[in-house]
Amino acid sequence: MSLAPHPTIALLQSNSLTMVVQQEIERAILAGEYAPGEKLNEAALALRMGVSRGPVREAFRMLDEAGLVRSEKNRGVFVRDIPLDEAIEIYELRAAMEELVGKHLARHITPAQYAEAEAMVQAMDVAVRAKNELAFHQLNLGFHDRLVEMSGNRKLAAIYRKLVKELALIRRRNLADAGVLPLSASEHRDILEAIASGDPERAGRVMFEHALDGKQRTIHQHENEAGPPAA
Amino acid sequence: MSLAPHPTIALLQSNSLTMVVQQEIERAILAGEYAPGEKLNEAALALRMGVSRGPVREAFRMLDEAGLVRSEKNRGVFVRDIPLDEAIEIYELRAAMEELVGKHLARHITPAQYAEAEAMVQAMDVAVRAKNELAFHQLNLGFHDRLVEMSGNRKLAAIYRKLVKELALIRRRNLADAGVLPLSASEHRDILEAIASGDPERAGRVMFEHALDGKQRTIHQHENEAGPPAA
DNA sequence: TTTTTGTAGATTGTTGACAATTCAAGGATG
DNA sequence: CATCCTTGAATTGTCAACAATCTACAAAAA
Repeated sequence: MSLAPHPTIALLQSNSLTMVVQQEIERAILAGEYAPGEKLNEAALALRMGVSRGPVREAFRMLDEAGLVRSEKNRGVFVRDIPLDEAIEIYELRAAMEELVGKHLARHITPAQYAEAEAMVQAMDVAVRAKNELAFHQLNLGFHDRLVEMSGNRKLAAIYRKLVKELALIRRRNLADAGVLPLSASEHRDILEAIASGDPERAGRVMFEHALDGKQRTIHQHENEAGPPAA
Repeated sequence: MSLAPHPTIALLQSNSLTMVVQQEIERAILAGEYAPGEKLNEAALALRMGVSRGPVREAFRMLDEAGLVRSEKNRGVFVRDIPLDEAIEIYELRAAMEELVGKHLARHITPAQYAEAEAMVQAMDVAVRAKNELAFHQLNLGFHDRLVEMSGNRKLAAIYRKLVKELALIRRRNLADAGVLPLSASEHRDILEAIASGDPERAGRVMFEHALDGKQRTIHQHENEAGPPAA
């Protein structure tokens, strides 16, 4: 008998319907299939997924607590539309967390971990040269996620991922211009260098600054959207 | 017509039953009425609160996402019993957040805010002299919560509060010995001084170190619980 | 004795129905 | 013409019943 059950069985052991529904709705939201502010209809979702409204409601409560939707009594749940000031706060908090990660990695990264990170940066270089924005985006997320994971603090990693999910609600159109890709890629090499230097302050600073890039892009994007309408 | 509705009305406008149930269960857990690891019975809770199982289940999903309970399919939900290694991770993360807060306050605290913090420290001194541990504990929580709130980053404050709630699951017996009260109180004065000095590094360091006290207490407590059984 | 098997009771998972509320459209009223 | 009701459909909130699963205990087999 195997200690680790068959993967399919393990899947079915996770909290059946509610979990499946929760993950599916979350996926759809993060994929942009529902726009921020859009209303999610209980009955419609239940019908589409072939379940009753109970599990859908339970999934809603989870997504609410996770900050991906907001519910109003007797009115329904809506995909969260994160206001600019909150987005800025999230970006700054994420930057502080990445600074922490940088400090840690400068001291404690292992050769194997460093090699892994280096491989990811090289993969991003390939994506840049191929002008493949989507691939770069995915690799970029994976790179930072992995670095955070390497910090060894699982609670930090868990919260970091929650923040990234919330930011996904705004960041979708941020990287529309491929012009920033080479810059971002070179910054990743700077991060590796700073970590390799073993200087915690430097590694922390580099990661902090890099993390704030997204904040600046969001602010500029917001200005460009809010300004022109006067024309 | 008043812009801010009557508090009672505002309460009823929040997601009725599910919210009430969620808050009541959370209160009970944080108050220690349910021990970590203890099973929460759906039907029993529903009966005790005079509602059906639906709202209780929805509340369970919220508490699960918040990290206060854990659910096992077809087995029920249990008050989370946070393992030592995770507790340490939470303490370290909280410390990093408080360091961030200290850095910010050293630069940006207003005279009014400083006066408010000072008043809270003085209230704690009173509690120490009166050897009122419970009052000190409450004031201590309020002091740190307020400082975090003063950082201006609401997302940071929200996550900080979640971490504090999780820690409440372990910290309950931590401050059993009143001997540490005077020490803790003097550290609070150090924090104020460091903030007043306007030196971000110093203020951050002082708050960081102070925040790690709880971690050390938890580790020692764990050693004392795990060691003796051999006798 | 130890292990296995098989029930009976309790508990959770899921569903469909009913009650309460909101929303939009149409009509009455000034 | 604008504003205020009224009314009915659509949607959410809540509940109670049924189905599936687990748990504990007793009987049977090794």
